[in-house]
Amino acid sequence: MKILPLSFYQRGDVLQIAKELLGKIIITKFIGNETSARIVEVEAYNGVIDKASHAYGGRRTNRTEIMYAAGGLAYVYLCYGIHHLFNVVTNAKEIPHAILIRAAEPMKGVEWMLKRTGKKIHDHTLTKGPGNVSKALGIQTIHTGFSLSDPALQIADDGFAVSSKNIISSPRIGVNYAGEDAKLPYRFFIKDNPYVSGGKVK
DNA sequence: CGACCGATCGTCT
DNA sequence: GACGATCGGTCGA
Repeated sequence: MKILPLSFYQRGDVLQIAKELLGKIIITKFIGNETSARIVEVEAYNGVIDKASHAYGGRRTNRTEIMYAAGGLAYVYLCYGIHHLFNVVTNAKEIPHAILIRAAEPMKGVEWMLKRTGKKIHDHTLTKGPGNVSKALGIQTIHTGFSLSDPALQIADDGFAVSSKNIISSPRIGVNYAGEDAKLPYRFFIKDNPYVSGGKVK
């Protein structure tokens, strides 16, 4: 088990980093408990030229400021007033790339995940979809700006390898407002994994 | 099944 | 004052 160094996130190719994140493990240690889950689905947001990105056109606000920091930080924001969506900031300072973690497969601390989500049983919906991943792992907007070198929130490599033929790409979900950019194949997921979210947008 | 709808609030206009 | 990088429940076929 090896914690990914900040240099992993600070490289330039957000699509490459997104693919490499598949199979890695998110570990959270908040208020004394540990939960972890293997990433099975991600989406890349390609900075200022990507209409689907919060930083499109160099847009810069209090909320999105964190995206302009050097890679390796968490960017968590509230969606629809209810869901906390967990992103990883990548690339160098002033280049606002980010990767949204959309689904994961529970490993440690399933009891905690059930408690946090209010679910009774562990099934494939526990960490399916970005809102559920954050909820199960206890990640909230207050964790925005946390460094992924912080012991409380890290991503690790346990040697699990995903072969390229098991990585599927598709358009991103829920970004119809992005026009042509909504069609870009910036979503990546592990083939046949039951935790991968379906998506309800045509 | 699929379509629809309500929840709920920070952020930006 | 409008609107989301969503989810889960309900309703009807």
